Amino acid sequence: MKVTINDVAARAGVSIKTVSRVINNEPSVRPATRKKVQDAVDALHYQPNLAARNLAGSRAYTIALIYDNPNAYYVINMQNGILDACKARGYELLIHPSNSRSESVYQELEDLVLHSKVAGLVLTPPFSETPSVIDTLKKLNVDYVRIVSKTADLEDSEDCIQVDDTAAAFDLTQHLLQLGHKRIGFLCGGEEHVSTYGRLEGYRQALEQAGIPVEDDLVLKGEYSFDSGVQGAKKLLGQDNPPTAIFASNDEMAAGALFAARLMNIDIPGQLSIVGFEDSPFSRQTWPKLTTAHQPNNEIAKCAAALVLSKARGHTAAESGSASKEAGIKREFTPELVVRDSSGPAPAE
Amino acid sequence: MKVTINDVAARAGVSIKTVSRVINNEPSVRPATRKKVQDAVDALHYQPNLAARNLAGSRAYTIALIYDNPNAYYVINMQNGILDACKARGYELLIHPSNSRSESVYQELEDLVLHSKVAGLVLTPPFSETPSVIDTLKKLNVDYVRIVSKTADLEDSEDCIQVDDTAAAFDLTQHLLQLGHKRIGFLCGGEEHVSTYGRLEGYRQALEQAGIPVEDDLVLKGEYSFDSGVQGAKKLLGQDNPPTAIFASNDEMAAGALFAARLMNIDIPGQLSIVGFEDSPFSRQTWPKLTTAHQPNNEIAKCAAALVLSKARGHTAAESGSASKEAGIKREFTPELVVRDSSGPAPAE
DNA sequence: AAATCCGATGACAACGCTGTCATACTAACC
DNA sequence: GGTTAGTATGACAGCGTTGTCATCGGATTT
Repeated sequence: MKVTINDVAARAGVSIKTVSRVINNEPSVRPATRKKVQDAVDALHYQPNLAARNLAGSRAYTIALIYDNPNAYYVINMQNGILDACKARGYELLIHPSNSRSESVYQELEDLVLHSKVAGLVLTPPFSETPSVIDTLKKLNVDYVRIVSKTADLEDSEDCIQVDDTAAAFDLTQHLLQLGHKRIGFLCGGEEHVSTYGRLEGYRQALEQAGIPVEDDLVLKGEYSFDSGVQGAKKLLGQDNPPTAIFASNDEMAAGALFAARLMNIDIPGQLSIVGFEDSPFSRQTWPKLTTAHQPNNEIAKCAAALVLSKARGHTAAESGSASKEAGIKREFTPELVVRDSSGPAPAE
Repeated sequence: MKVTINDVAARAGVSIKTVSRVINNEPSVRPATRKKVQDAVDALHYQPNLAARNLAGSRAYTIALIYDNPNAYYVINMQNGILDACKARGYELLIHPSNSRSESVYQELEDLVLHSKVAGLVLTPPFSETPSVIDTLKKLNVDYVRIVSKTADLEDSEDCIQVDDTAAAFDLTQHLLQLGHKRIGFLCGGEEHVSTYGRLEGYRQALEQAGIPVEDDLVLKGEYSFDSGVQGAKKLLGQDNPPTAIFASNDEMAAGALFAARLMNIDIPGQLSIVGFEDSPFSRQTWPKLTTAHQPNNEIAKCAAALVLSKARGHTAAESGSASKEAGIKREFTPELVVRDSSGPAPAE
């Protein structure tokens, strides 16, 4: 029932070490031998014992996803993307929601790493953008991949996934501009997220290019939440000269803005256009459906996980090699504009 | 940096076995010794190595959550609940989304169990209600807790968490009845979920009690999804004599129904009342806010995890004991009616 | 006071694998 | 044909725990 490396070795007529070599894809095994072993593995449905591998190799076969995000869709997408990448390579995923405002993260990270529970980490904002967290990780000398907004600070040597919030926000804003909107309100996300600033910057650049000054009254602080969207929109729409369009920093906020507009009996998109950001499933379930920027979270996560795993593997093969000062791998994603029903021509004056 | 049991033993001046005894809460350790060890553990911030424990003890310190649910809020709530329970006891969680329609689950479950990756499993619908899955688990002789609809088949000896869908659906229907609705449409969830039948049963019972016949035309098959809600509501509302209220089997479907009503220019709750089920965060983000039944998924999951963990522990202490035919522990949850804005008095004829 | 028992503790093997190093083998060289 | 590089393989020692069993000492019994 329970197949171990010994069974495989016996069946293949080789030592367990050779079996180990084969399953770890190490060199120096004759093709014929490799095949014998592979056949035995297949026949017995052998799968290495994770715990034993961890213990013996001191490298883990598990990676962790660290996050602090109230957005269920976001998290699920990330998880599934990573899981995809893990499955392909026989790794497992430990999920690790944590509170970015509490100090406990450091302790938790140390625990994960020092007890060799994980071979690497995938970090999402805001952790991926918190210098003290990154420092801790560096000290612990563990592999990690940061998923960050493109504008975040990075060292050359770090691997990371960058999301170009600015470019996407630029497109979104330009879309509104092209519809004839001149007064566009902007609802900021949480200040602990770098994406908040990136998106704001895109908005600014688009206005600037159109020769429209950025009015402070139209840019409101907030958080990436539905409620914040409601509050922000109310405030914006209660002004003497309200905007004809609202750029909400994510879909949840946009849904909140929609809700507020509804409360105030404002027709969308007739009297007011609203755009979101992320293209979560939920942006297709509001009324009207949201115009937004599609952020491929699943892909992003898969890519991040693949990076972590390739690093983890690397240690065995290369390790000794170069002084680790090579440039890290960077991958960039730019969310794409998705036009739906919540944006329309600016109302006539 | 990396503290092992040896360090603790050295510091406490005892053997590693004694340290092991203390951290596993085994008897036969003098209080004085126990304290010495405990102090050393605290001083060194010792945490047992999971991999070593797994390997040596052949019992894992990880549990898995098995699910196949497109509802992100549901999944996240479950995860967080379980994580809470795990953290308190030093366990880790492996998440395991899977496809209930594919055959691969069996293989995956075997893998998880046979390689002692997990000490136990928490199953959510539809897996928790699929006989062949449960059989597999029994054969594998692994601890599991099923989260099921109360009407699902169970053996006495099984631990499980039951959700009384029927009672909650009854309450929800009665709420509509009391508002004067006589024609209430019912949108069923997926047929692979037992809860689908439980909820329908509650609806039936309430109508029956009110002396209103159940009309086949008003009960539509569907799935627990937004789109299914849209389709169902369209169909219902397109009838010659459309219902004045719609019972959607979950919040997502209800949101879909809301969307459909909106498309058809039907005022909610003026012309039509809609109720959902689950009270996901999302039910507060629709317009109008949904009347629904609050299902405490977080609590449910926490409870399920606690049960699994207590079983896992039990094996060490008791094991040899009784013939395992004791009655399993059952916990019951009944979702509670939450009245919001999507339900109102039936329109005058 | 000797015999008995039980609670407290430790020595040591085992868990299934990987890392290290030694050894056997093969091919290539002069 | 004998030597020299490799290249392929295996023996063996851990990795950090837990489980088993032996041992020690003090309390209880006779």
